[in-house]
Amino acid sequence: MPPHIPPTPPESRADSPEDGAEPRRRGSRKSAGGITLRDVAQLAGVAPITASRALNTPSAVSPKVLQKVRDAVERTGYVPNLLAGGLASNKSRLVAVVVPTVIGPVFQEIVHTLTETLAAAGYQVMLGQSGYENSREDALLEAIIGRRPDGVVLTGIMRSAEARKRLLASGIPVVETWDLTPTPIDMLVGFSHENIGREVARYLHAAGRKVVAVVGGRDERSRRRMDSFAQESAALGMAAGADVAMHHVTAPTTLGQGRKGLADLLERQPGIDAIFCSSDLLALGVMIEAQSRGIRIPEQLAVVGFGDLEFSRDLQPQLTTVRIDGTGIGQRAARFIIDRAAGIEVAERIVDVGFSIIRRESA
Amino acid sequence: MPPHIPPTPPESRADSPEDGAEPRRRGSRKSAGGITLRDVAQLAGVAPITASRALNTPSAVSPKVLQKVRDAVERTGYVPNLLAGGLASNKSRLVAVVVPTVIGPVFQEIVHTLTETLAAAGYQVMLGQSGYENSREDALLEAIIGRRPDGVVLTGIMRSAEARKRLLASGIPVVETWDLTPTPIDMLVGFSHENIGREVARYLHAAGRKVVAVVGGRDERSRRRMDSFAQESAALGMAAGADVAMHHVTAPTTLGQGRKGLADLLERQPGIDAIFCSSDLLALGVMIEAQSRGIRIPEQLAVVGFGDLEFSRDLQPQLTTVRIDGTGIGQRAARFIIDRAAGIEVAERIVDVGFSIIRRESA
DNA sequence: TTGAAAGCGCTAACAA
DNA sequence: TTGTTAGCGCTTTCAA
Repeated sequence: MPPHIPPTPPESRADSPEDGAEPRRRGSRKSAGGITLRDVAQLAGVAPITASRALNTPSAVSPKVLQKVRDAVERTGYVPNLLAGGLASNKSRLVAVVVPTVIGPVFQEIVHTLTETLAAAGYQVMLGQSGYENSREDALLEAIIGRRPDGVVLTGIMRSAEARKRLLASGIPVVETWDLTPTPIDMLVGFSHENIGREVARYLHAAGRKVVAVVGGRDERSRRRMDSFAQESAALGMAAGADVAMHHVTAPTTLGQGRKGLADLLERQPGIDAIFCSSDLLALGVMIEAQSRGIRIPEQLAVVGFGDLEFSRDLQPQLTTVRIDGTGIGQRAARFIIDRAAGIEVAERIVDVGFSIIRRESA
Repeated sequence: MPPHIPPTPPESRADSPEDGAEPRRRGSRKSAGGITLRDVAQLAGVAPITASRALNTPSAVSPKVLQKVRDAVERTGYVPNLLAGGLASNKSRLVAVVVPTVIGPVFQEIVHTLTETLAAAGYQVMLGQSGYENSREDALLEAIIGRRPDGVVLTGIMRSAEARKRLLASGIPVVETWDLTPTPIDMLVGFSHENIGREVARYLHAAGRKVVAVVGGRDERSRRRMDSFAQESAALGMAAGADVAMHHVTAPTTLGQGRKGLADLLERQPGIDAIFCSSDLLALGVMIEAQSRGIRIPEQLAVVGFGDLEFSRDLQPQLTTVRIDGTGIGQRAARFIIDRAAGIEVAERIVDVGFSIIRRESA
């Protein structure tokens, strides 16, 4: 249905469908029929650019004009076409957010925060899923670059060097998150997976644990946590340190895998008294399996998770886990992009948000 | 940094920054500096429109031209500007997906499926969060309509009638999901919350339960499930049917609320032998609380969840719950929008995907 | 099958 | 403070 502008004769629209009298010029074409800035300007009795200023930089326009334009917008129900605006201004106000998958609790907090924070600043989030396995990363990249976003937030990995190079070449501001790499593409908000593994090992050692093991996802970051955990465990002289069972499950991790993980582990290495899991869901699985076998936590078995999911504090026993401040990461990342768009260059492009071990009952 | 086109003299670019000799015409402006279709066309020795056809409708050009254009794309690393394309063609290949929040497991599956399915068809997902509480729905709507998406998928609620009206007026295809309303804005893929409440009551009645209660979120849909559960319970003569404890927690629901819910319930109504929870997370909380009180499930207390989260089958005991096919909903919704964009009109705009009660150990 | 012209709806640049 | 002009990069329309 065509839009309805209350009391204004659309007589002077150059290509208004009404003037079928004149022969159509070669190459001319009809508009989609929506209300445009031009309609608003006409109704307000100003030039289009003035209407544009009234909407985008109200301070640059007289109060009188501002009022007239706002009235016209109100009456017509005009909604600016951001595609056109983006094309003309070379600012899309769109930010691409890439996660391996939106399923699973891991990246929820960051996606939520980014969407909310950016929306408050007038940006929209375009969601991309890279998948954990090798997939068409190049197709995703093409789709992203094609939209000319004002920023890209990468959570999880951009695997191919080719993809990283193209992203860099595109000139789009990039924020990598969830890791600390020495050579980021552009900006970085993350934390050290190695440090986490090390600190958890020390924590368990200080708690007097002797035989440690891990139940971990097989994605690269999980593996790095696990490797450094194993290394530090060995260095501290914890038994089977060099022999820590790497129990690789596919990402994203599940409770069921945690149950199975503990079962397998106990079969191979009955003396285990501490387990570091690569997610809280795995940890919950370990706890349930232990419970069903009559193994007492933490007396006989200490369990440490990763992620500090919202439910972890309410488990029985409460889960000791590693907390990552996803909200903080999201806010920093958003700030990076908003600042860059505003022409503000920050001195430090790498932020380490760290982590904390939340000490509860399970370890 | 300016883009680098290997061996092609950019002599004839109208506004090339190089020709600073001529005085700048009034109103002329510099391009963003990226590689455009025009550059590709020039390199391939064809007109821009021909290059455009080679990329969008390869069958409409000769194999020779196709090859030349593809070579040129390859050499330049050209990525089409979808903002410009969208403006010209009035097709944005963007779909807005609105959920109350991306936090919490409820809408993950549908967001995941939509993102993936639509990406495969060449569409990108723009994410919007409406929030559970009354919020700036109009601002969100403005942001959505401003992008001129080829479709909007609404999950959860569009509360204000004003918002619904504007969406309708915008002419954008709309798919509402997660509910069955008699008068959808446009298209609808959902299920009946009332039926779920009723069927769960019957299920528990058939299982010989006598005193039922609910632990439920306070969002509108949860309440509808709970209300019809209460009604049917009463009709079937289950004790306290008319007196079912409505235990309203704020959405999204949490495990902790489930624990507290059971605790409160037992205080008020000790004889309860069955509980219907409005989410699996609440159900898990109820189970943990029961466990910590030595209440045996299902012998003393039957528990039914909602959502069939991935972990529910691995709990101890396995959770009986209501399954909603989020993937199916996502696929149908995507299909609706893709078809509409292709001009295919479906006869039936309302799809009821139903639900199923997954019978496991807890009830 | 290819191309010339025009224009999608908006804003940058310049001028008054 | 307001307006004129041109053009963002692409695709539609029409013609050859």
